[in-house]
Amino acid sequence: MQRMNIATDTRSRIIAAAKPRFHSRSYANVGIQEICESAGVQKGSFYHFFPSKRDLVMAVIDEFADDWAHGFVAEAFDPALPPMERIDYLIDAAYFWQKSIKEVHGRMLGCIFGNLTLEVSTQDDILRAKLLAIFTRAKSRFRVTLEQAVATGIIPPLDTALTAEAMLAYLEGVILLAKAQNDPEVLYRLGPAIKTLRIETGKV
Amino acid sequence: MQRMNIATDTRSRIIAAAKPRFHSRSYANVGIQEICESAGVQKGSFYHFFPSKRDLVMAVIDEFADDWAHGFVAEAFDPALPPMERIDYLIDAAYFWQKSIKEVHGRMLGCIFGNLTLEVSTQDDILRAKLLAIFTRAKSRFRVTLEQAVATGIIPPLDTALTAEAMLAYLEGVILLAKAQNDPEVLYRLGPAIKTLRIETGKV
DNA sequence: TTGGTAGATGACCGTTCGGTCAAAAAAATC
DNA sequence: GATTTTTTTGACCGAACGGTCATCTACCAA
Repeated sequence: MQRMNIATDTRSRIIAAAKPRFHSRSYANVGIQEICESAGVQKGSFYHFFPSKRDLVMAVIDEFADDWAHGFVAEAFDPALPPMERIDYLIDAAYFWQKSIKEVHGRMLGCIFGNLTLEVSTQDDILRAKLLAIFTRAKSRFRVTLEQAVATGIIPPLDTALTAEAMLAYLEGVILLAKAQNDPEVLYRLGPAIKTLRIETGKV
Repeated sequence: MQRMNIATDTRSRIIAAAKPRFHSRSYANVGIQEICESAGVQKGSFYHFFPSKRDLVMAVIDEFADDWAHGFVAEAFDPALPPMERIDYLIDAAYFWQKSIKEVHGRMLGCIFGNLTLEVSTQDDILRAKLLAIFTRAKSRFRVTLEQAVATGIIPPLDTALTAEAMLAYLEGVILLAKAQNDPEVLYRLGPAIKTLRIETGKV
């Protein structure tokens, strides 16, 4: 809203320090002290910007979501692409992203939204709601794509909402298995099968 | 091996106390102290049976794997059932299990193997290997089923190994999304679509 | 009867956890 | 220039963390 020049720079540095840590480890395993040291910030200063650790991770979730929305996802769900190619593109993007992370980091880190969901969603309903909102948005990206594919006759009619949800689930599951093997190639092998998923409409 | 009567009872009590806690929360969030109190065991006694927390969670993983192998999974992958019905059965079993957990516990806890995988597999390669072995066994259950389905002509030929892996991924992904929504009905809605997954053979 | 050993006890270790707070410094407002 | 607000500092809190250890108890076999 107001100043924004160097004032909130501290806040940004905290988030920047937290992002890779939450992504590569876990919520519980990353401490505020470590984040503060890495960001060159005092603990009292941290709590001036974030009421709690949960608020920090929520900000981190938002930033990751923005990164995706303006990066891979924006490219993948480009309306100029034929609908089904967008899904190919998304799988490709996920694969190359995880692969590059592994090359740099030595490990496949997977999807931070999936990671956090399985770690905290039984313990913190507010975080669960936050993560659910991310998934809901992702689902609607798939749904819109499927609707266009059906409308243009590229694929036979199906329940776009349910199939979209199934595709999102499959993507998360593939990333999970890839992480278990610490091998992004799993994404390459299994990813394309996402387009074979189908849930028919009108099962009364 | 030797006595086994009441001697190792302490060990069993520790595992019994740990199981629901690791399942319903997370690895990092469950402390040894809490487990000891719940099991009525002294800390020094704990470390007499388990060299470390990691060894405890490995024992817990083994017990969960045994529970599954002798429970739902044994029923689902009954050779007497037609191959594709086994998969239906498994999905059903997963649904009813999660549903009953939610009714008792108030929350969907999901799959402990998936939970632990996303939490610890970047931090502990030994645990990751342990979990990977569980997934590998599950995958081969699917593969054998698919092989029989193909052999008996119930379904058209496909790459059984890859499709099996895809199905396992899908199952884990569906459970993840269900946990994000704290709603086992997601399993009911999305589960059956697992049979639509197909990866063709011989993509050279 | 004497060791040996498996098991249980409970105090103790250093470290880290998330979070608080009063005071000082810096910046913005009047 | 005075005042108010934002930001920073660093010490501090109690609790919990995973893990250790010397000691004691029970039971076994020789």
